[in-house]
Amino acid sequence: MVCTENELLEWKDFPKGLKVLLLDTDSNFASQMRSRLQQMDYIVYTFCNENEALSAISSKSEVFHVAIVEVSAGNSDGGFKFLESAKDLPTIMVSDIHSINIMMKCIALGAVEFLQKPLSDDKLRNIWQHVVHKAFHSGGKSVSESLKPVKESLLSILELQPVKHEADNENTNEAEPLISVVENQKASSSCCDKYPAPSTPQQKQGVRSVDDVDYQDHTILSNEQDSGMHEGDTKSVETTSCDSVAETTVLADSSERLGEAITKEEHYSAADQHMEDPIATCSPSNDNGSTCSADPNKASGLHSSSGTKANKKKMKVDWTPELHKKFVKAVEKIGIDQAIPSRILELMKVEGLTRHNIASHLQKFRMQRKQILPKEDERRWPRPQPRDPVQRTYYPHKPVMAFPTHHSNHATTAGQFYPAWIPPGGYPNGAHMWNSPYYHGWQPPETWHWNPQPGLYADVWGCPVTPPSLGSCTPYPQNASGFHRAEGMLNGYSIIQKSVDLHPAEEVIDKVVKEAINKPWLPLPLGLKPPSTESVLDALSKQGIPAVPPRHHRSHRPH
DNA sequence: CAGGGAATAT
DNA sequence: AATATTCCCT
Repeated sequence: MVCTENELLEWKDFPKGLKVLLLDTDSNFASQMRSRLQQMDYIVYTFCNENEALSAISSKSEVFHVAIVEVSAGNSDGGFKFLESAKDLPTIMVSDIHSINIMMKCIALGAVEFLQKPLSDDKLRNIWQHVVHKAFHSGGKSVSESLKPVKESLLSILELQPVKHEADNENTNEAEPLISVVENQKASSSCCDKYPAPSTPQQKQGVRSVDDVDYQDHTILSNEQDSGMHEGDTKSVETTSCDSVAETTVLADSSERLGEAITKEEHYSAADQHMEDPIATCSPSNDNGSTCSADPNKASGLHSSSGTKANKKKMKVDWTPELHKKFVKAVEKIGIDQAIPSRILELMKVEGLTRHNIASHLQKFRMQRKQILPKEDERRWPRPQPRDPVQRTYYPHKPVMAFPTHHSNHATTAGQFYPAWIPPGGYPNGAHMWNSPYYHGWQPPETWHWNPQPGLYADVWGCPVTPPSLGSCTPYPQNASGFHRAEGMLNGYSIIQKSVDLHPAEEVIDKVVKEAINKPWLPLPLGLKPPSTESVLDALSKQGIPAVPPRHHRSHRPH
């Protein structure tokens, strides 16, 4: 960065003294600009040669806050090179060329703005805004987020352009996290519409990132596009199709949709499409936007646009973390064993969602549970000697569900009790965790001890002592602790915290856990019952572990 | 027929 | 893998 947030905050008379790098091959125009900028109290450094400008910024001999680069018909390439190289410098492209292609290319390559000549004083005077923006937003992290909408709107514009009408729509229907819907692939255009839904590209990074890709070559003009697909395939969607209302936001996959849209005219779109990939690329692998998804936050947003209408076709519901949370909440309210689609639907109150959507989701949800819980139970009670047969019932009282009951103090967000359902978006890496909570991302055993909640230990304890190596099973049960942890981190709740010190027996527990881990073949005599500290200690003592083990040496189990 | 669920299809 | 659709049963 050229200018940090703090610097700006301390900068008095802010825009004054801002250092502007002016790159313009036209010396006349350059000098004119220079004087104008200087009158505005900017400090101007003029360059007529791109390379010079580049070396100036790379050498860091001077610090610039913002760059104004001219793109002319004759040297359009030049400016781009600069643009691509000066990633950290907010760069404003100026041109008298009225070409949307050029304009887009500039923006795609990272220009903060594209100004058409002639430049009014106002425009010029306001260039500082980009510096501020950059300074406050360059942090990096949120970039992807902010770009998304940008890109989206760009796409919308591109699509709509031909028509000229603005994309206002924005549905908006919901205030909350709604569902984002993705148009189904098959859908198509047949009937109405000409403009496919806009898309929501899922890109994750900043525009500048584009650099990696070499747009110069293909960028905009190339369209050709893939063509391969669509042609006839467009199958019309049944029913409704056209009308539709967009109640839910519709997100399209840029790729497909664009493709269709483009079909003929639009180079823009094509271009865009090309740009898209690189940018959006989430996974090296390729296409399929679905994979990328990711940001939980945005997910909810969905603004989308969609615009324009028309497509209601079948949309795919995107179960964002938020949406899933609602779902879980509803299920919890109803009771997992009595949860049925229609009721869940009611409780969720999410516009656009259908019973079918929920049924489908519910199916998946149940499957997850079935797969995970039983397995754990097996591990926990390898032999049929349950001290507490009553509690063996899998369903209704699975630990998962039971949790809230036993440890109401924690019971708060429903989601917390469904370990297997940590919303995908919650993971930074974007990995989907439908079923993998235990297999991946879980915390290493070493961290178990941090959990101060006595009650929570129950699961930890009860959980299979079998080490991961044994396979299949997940060594870490859906214990609330792990889950909470995850959730807590994700949502910022500090659910389980580090209040470790609260518990006197921490050491003991820690020790035992380690023991269990080291000796998986020795099942701990703990049932699932919500173990109280006493019971835990008691159990331990039966195993020969001193209630309050000396901290210096590890206890042994006589056996 | 409506709705739930599991099996399939995409 | 995640959703949507379809099929079958109550």
